[in-house]
Parts: sequence; structure tokens; C-alpha cells
Amino acid sequence: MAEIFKALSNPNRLKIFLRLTTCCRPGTVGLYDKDADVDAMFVGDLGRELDVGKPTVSHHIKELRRVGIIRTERRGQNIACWVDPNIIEELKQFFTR
Amino acid sequence: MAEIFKALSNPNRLKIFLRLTTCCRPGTVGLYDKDADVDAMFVGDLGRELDVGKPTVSHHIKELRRVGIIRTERRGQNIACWVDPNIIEELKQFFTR
DNA sequence: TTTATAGTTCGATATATGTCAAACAATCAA
DNA sequence: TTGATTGTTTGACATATATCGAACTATAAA
Repeated sequence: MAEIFKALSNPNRLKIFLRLTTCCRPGTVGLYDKDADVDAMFVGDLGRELDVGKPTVSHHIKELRRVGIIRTERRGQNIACWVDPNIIEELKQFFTR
Repeated sequence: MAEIFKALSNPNRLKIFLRLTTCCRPGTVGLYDKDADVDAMFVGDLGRELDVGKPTVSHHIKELRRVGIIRTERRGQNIACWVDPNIIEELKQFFTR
């Protein structure tokens, strides 16, 4: 859990996380649908909203994936990113005991 | 929120947080009762469970208090610590949108 | 095959963080 | 007032982290 919190403690990574939790259908935070209109965002799209260089975005994406917060998949030239559906539930559980 | 996650990202601070959330009456995480048997823990008690020096414990307590995760109060020679009742709810809300 | 686009890896650097020892401060007890 | 206990502050240091530019890789398009 400490590693998950560390991943979310960086402002840019937190922005990526929040951006990804709102790119799904409204009201479905933490849930995504691969067949929906928008089920993921590309690394480049996320980077353009962040005001940091590509290497930095790549580094943050890698870290978020390493700790299991997001999942990624190549789609042509792009890398699609989405929040792991389980992590949200796990985090809610953590603060509900 | 990033600062709150940063505070919880250090293993020792996370241990302090978890220890404090379980020193209240069972099933009342995040709630404390000043009139209950155990409503708080002293800095020294927390430190003895952590295997780090006193200055380090003090530093962590200070940080947890700075970001609003815990509250403290002097009681004689000791400093009592407890988790802020509001923060738990705030964190749950954050992952529920 | 050449060019363009998207992203990663590597190396460097500046800053932040965790930790300790030593000194200090505050409370209590003799 | 003296000594013991509890915790804080300060200064130092080693490690971790965020960031960038340059070089590299992978896919697509011409």
C-alpha cells in the first residue's frame, strides 16, 4: 500500500490517475468498458495536459503500471492507458475497516 | 491530496497511521472517543514499535500532523496522537466518485 | 525504402527525503 | 533544585526522485 500511495503522491501522477478515472463513462470511476466510446487514453494525450516532457510522462506511466494502478496496451503507434478496475475497490476497502 | 498520499507513502508513517486507526474501539476506524479507555497513543509508544530513533519518529509525527492526518495534544510529559476523524471520510470520498 | 509519429531508455543533475547524533526544551518527581 | 523522562530541533549525510536532452525503438504512411 505504501508504494501505491507513493505513486499517487506525485502531482503529475495524481493528475494522470484523476484524468483516467474521468475518461470513462460518467459515474463509473474505476470501471472501464473496452467496447465503450472512450475506454482509455493514450500516453501522448495525457502528456499534453501535463506540461512535462515525454520522458517524464513515460517514467510516470511506468511507475503507475508497476504498482498496479493502471494497465496499458499498445494500439498501433499509441499506448492506451486505463485505471485498473480492482485498485479503486482495494483503496476504498483500505479506509473502510 | 497529493500531500496526504505522500505522508502515507512512507512505511513508518503508514505504520503509525494504521496503528492509530486500531487503537480506538474495535470497528470505529477513524473515530475516536476522548472518554473511552484508549483514545490515543503517545509518541513514545509509537516509536517503540518502529525501530527508528526518536528524532525520526518526531519528524514523522510532525509531517502527519502537518497534512492533517493526525491530531496531537500534550498530556503531561507525553504527546497524545490520534487520527483526525474527518480524514478517513475524505479519503473514502476521494475514491468514490 | 524513406519519413513521420509515438513512446522508451539512458545519462546527468538538481532537489527532496529519511535517518541519526547531539543539543535543547518541557514536564514531573525526589 | 536536581535528576529523570519525553519529545523536539538542528545539522549532517546518504539515498531516492523528478526532470530533461539525446539517442533509440516501434509502428504507420508515403
